[in-house]
Amino acid sequence: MPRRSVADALKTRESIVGRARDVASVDGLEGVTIGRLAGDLGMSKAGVIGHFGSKTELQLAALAAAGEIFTREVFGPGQALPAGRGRVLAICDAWVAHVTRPAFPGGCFFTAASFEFDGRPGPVHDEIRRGIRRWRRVLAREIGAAVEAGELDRALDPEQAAFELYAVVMGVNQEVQLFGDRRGGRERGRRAMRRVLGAA
Amino acid sequence: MPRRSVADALKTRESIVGRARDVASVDGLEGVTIGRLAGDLGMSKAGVIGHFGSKTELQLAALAAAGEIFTREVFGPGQALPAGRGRVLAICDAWVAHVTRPAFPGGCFFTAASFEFDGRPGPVHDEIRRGIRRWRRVLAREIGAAVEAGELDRALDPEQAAFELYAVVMGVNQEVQLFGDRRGGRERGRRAMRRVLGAA
DNA sequence: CCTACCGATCGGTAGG
DNA sequence: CCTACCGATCGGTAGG
Repeated sequence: MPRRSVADALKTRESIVGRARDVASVDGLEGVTIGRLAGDLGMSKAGVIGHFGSKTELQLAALAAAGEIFTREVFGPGQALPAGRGRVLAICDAWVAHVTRPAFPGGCFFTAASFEFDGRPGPVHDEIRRGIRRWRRVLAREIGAAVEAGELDRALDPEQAAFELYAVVMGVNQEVQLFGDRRGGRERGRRAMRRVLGAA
Repeated sequence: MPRRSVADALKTRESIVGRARDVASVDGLEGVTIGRLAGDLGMSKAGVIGHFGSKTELQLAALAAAGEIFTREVFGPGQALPAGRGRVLAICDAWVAHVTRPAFPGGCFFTAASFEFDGRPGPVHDEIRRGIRRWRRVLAREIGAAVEAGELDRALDPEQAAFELYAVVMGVNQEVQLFGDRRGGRERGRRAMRRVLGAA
């Protein structure tokens, strides 16, 4: 019998990814250093990096983990509602709640990652870009469905509106993270989003 | 006679600050390492850091230099116009032009710095926060003046509008830097800003 | 999963 | 403004 089962190894791997995701949300994906994770988790550096092979692979794993949380928390709740205005507003509210929640110390993972990696080519950059583009498309599609259903102003351009909603979230993020104003961020964000959608 | 005059030393200092500002706009303020600047400028590390004493002081100098450029390029042009709607729109257009200009490889310095330092306490964080807050106040004041003059909708809340304009610029920055779409960013940005101001 | 190690780079200093 | 150096940390590897 091996000293560690496959299941144990997987659990260790998940604890590393979880910690990497949390560290990255505060200090950025470059703040995820192998030595720091090892110290935080009481492991050796070799034990940490052995699960991934390279720091880049570790960053990609943290990115994927953050993406799963985002999808579940922001996109998920609206799926209980039929496509249309109600679902779009549910997504917006869940999104603002996500970036203003008290237990999310570092703010929006993808927004921070976007600014951190926008000038650095490589697989992490590409994956961030892909994730954000995918989300913008989902948003535009949901907005388009609501317009089609006659539940949002027909003059609304879904892609422009998706762009503007994402911009608002970046503003909310700054309000929370830089200025420490969670309530102000939430209120300004919700107000701005409703104005974007013409749904005040 | 000293080998280097005071004027020469000042010129050297300015070349260091200029390079630091450019490096930071691409790779962030933490990308400004003493060794890298020394290599870029053909100097020794001691020669670089001697002008500032610490990396933090160098970062603050780069921040101040970026602030001067921002004020000149974004706030400056509008000052030729009387306070009011025209000046607000001039500021908005200059701002979008600033973050979408081809010769600004790293995008908006302050937006990137805001995300980079929002979780790191210290003098650099404080200075970024102060600079952004000041700009938000200037924006709100200009919008307020235009509302007072009856040139913008009286229902407009100047502080909310300033928040939203800043958010739009972050979106433009992402469009340019992450997606490489300068023209799309400019068009979406100008359109969004006019909608924020109710001045389509 | 560990110990022990590699070369490179970090911010910064001593001394000139 | 330089050379020469400091201790710390970086990502990563060898060998077990």
